[in-house]
Amino acid sequence: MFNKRVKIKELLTWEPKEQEVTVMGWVRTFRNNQFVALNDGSTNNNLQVVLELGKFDEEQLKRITTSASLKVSGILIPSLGKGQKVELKATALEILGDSDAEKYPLQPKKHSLEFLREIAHLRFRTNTFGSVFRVRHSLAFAIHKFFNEMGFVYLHTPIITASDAEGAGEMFRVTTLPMDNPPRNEDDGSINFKEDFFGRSSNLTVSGQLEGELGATAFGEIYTFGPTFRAENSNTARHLAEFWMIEPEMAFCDLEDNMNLAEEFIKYIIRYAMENNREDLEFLAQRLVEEEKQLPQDKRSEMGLIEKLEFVLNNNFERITYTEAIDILLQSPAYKKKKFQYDVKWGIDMQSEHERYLVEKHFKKPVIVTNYPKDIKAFYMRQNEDGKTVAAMDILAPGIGEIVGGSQREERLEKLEQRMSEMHVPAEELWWYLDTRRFGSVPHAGFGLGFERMVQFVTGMGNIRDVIAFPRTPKNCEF
RNA sequence: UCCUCCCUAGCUCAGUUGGUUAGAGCAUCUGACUGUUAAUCAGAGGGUCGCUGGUUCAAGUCCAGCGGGGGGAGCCA
Repeated sequence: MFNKRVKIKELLTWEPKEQEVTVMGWVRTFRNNQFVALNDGSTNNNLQVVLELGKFDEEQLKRITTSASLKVSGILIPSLGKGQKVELKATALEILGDSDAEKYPLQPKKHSLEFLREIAHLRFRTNTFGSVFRVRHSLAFAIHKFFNEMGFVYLHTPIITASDAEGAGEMFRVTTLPMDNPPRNEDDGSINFKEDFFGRSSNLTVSGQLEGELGATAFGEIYTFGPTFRAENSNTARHLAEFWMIEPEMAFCDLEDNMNLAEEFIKYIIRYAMENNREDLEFLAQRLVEEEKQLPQDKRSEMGLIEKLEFVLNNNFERITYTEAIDILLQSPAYKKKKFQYDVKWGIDMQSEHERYLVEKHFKKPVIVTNYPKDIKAFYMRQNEDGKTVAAMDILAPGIGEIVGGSQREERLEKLEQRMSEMHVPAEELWWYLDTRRFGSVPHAGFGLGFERMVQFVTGMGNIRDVIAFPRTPKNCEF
């Protein structure tokens, strides 16, 4: 009868009136041979279970160790001690699973995030990761809620793709060919992919956008939300080889609409987390304060986590063009004092230091930069009338960097084909993509939002590996 | 991939100009105590000093290579 258990999160809201209840969870600490702090993952707050002296078998009490799993029945009473409102006076105790204290790696003490990363299979049982992953869940749920309310269709774009023309990065190959002795073409000795599973070379997707556009030009509005794979050798706190991305795509939509939607979307999901995960966010805010105590004053965040999120909700994102951004950088004290490592001039792909200056020093809030030079952006972005720029927009967030990359798409067939040819994108492979421009083409736009970066922004976690359950990075595929 | 720093007990970290038996706090175990809040008090156990090689009478300490990790950069979301 496991389903009769009461979740601790709910129980803690009850008025104690000697209700008989059953709870199940994992031991966080066992104090004084009498008090069990029990956690079931529904909240960071533990339920204090009281085992009255002499009422329980000594041998059984010895088995109550950190992370042992318990089933406890008892009556809910007002706590006799300080520190909690209610407690459960146990009448029956069952140990569901023992936990060898000498071998269990988590202790009731502070652990480094690096250590916890090495035991990612157990780190959900800590307060920090409990909070992070409950918030992550809420953000994911809010994303579906938002788009559903907006009338978008959730489109599952493929994970495996034969097109390597998207140019979004290095790809993981998908194959069933034997690696030690693949079939080869007789003429040049190259691998014969005609014998591979799909009869052609195939990879894991780096973006669902191109397929997303196919959906948008039928349903009007679609979004994707799925895993994305990049085989880049990136070793940073904001890159993963496997990450989740949200990619809405809207027909009858220009760059302005696109920006409006992105801003509204981001605020919506943050607001949802603020309303539904207040305790977790407060815990994470406190965690951040503690972590930053080790930093020198000038390296600490100016705003607390909650403050920062409220600030984002209550203020419009700054909107500037790329050209204006470059002007701001050129006028900046940092530039004049030669503080930038990389030079600034129109046409450059802005470096992190430039983006950080704009977002963290100059505007101190999220910034949407639009109309980038066409030479530093993808082939599918709509060419502006000036002949130099494209209708792109990136949203830069304080502390995270680029959180959204999007654009109005080039809907004019000739312009698109011309750009593909200039950038050596094989048009024949993307015949299906070009068909949307051949048959009822419409102005449309969309963007991609890195889910983990969003989770980082909301939780204040500094390393992207700590906001995904089992991070995949170069040289790391454990669990 | 580049730059830089780090790797000593289960965890977090000391370890002096190279020198005898490598330490502390927490955790664990044993005992005491029993309305505790990361309980407290007393005691005990616990180490291939990341790996391989080198220099030296002597290496945790110096040198080289390799592996793993952190921070920064590039690529990007």
